[in-house]
Amino acid sequence: MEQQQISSYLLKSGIRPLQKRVKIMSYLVSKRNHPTVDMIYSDLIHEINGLSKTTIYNVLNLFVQSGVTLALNIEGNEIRYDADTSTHGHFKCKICTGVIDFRIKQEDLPKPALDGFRIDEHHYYLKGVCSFCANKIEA
Amino acid sequence: MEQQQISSYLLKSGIRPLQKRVKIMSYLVSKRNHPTVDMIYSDLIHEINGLSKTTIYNVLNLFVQSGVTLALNIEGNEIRYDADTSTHGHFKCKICTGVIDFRIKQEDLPKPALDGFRIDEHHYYLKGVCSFCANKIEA
DNA sequence: AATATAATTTGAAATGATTACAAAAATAAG
DNA sequence: CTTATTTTTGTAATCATTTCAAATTATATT
Repeated sequence: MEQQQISSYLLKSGIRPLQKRVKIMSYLVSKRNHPTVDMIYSDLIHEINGLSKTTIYNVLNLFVQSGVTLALNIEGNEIRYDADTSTHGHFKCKICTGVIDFRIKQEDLPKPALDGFRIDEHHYYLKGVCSFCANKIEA
Repeated sequence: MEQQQISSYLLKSGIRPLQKRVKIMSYLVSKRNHPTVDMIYSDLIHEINGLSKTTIYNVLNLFVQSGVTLALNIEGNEIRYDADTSTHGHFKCKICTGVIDFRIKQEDLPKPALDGFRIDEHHYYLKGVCSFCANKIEA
């Protein structure tokens, strides 16, 4: 997706498409790597002169509040971010620490009987060992 | 469950049933409140003389590694613990911050096609507003 | 274009949860 | 009872995130 498309997407979502916001969203959309703030910082610091980590926190919090980004809490001490807000699950590998998406349909998720509850977010996480790391262990 | 039963349960799981371990497991099993370390600490400090927070971390990490307790990562900055290791989901209320269980059958969880992956843990979290808090907002 | 106003970014310090580590205490074994 | 091993403790370190005030940048108005 090009910067222009990102800009109009942000605008449509009620977010002023400032330069750094566009760059950060662009990073999330193109990399699709469920990054931590540190990962974003170390990748974008080369590209954006004088970028601050606080800015990344600010922008991501804005994105999450505006609903254009999901905050993933898979492992206790880190938040990962995902610009794909469609229904899908996440698998985290214990060995390589990578997070990958898997498709699930909204209607396939079990609907518990929670009368009178308002449900805003669904999170379905799996943890284990990915096929790549499993093969390495075998060998 | 009584201390005696807790002891033999821990023993069976390969954990020496030392006094503090039994008390902490007993707390988890009886309260079922998905506590943070702080919650456990402030509740048990009255009961166990000279209890240290580090001990709670130690014991809980042991419990998780031995598979008798689940570590829940629902919200980014806190880990909650659950001694119910059977398949079930969790709902966290944004307002009162409480976590409640809901029953789901293992076979109702969607099984993604992740060929060659070893899946160890399933986590299904919902977030929103519980019925109690929803009512208060209405009023 | 110049100025005023508002929004954003920065960086340093504060916070909060968790871990590391070495000394002290408790437990088990000889 | 003595020694070896395991567990607990408390302090300090670490790591992610937030707070906050000052500096910068963007927007609106003249």
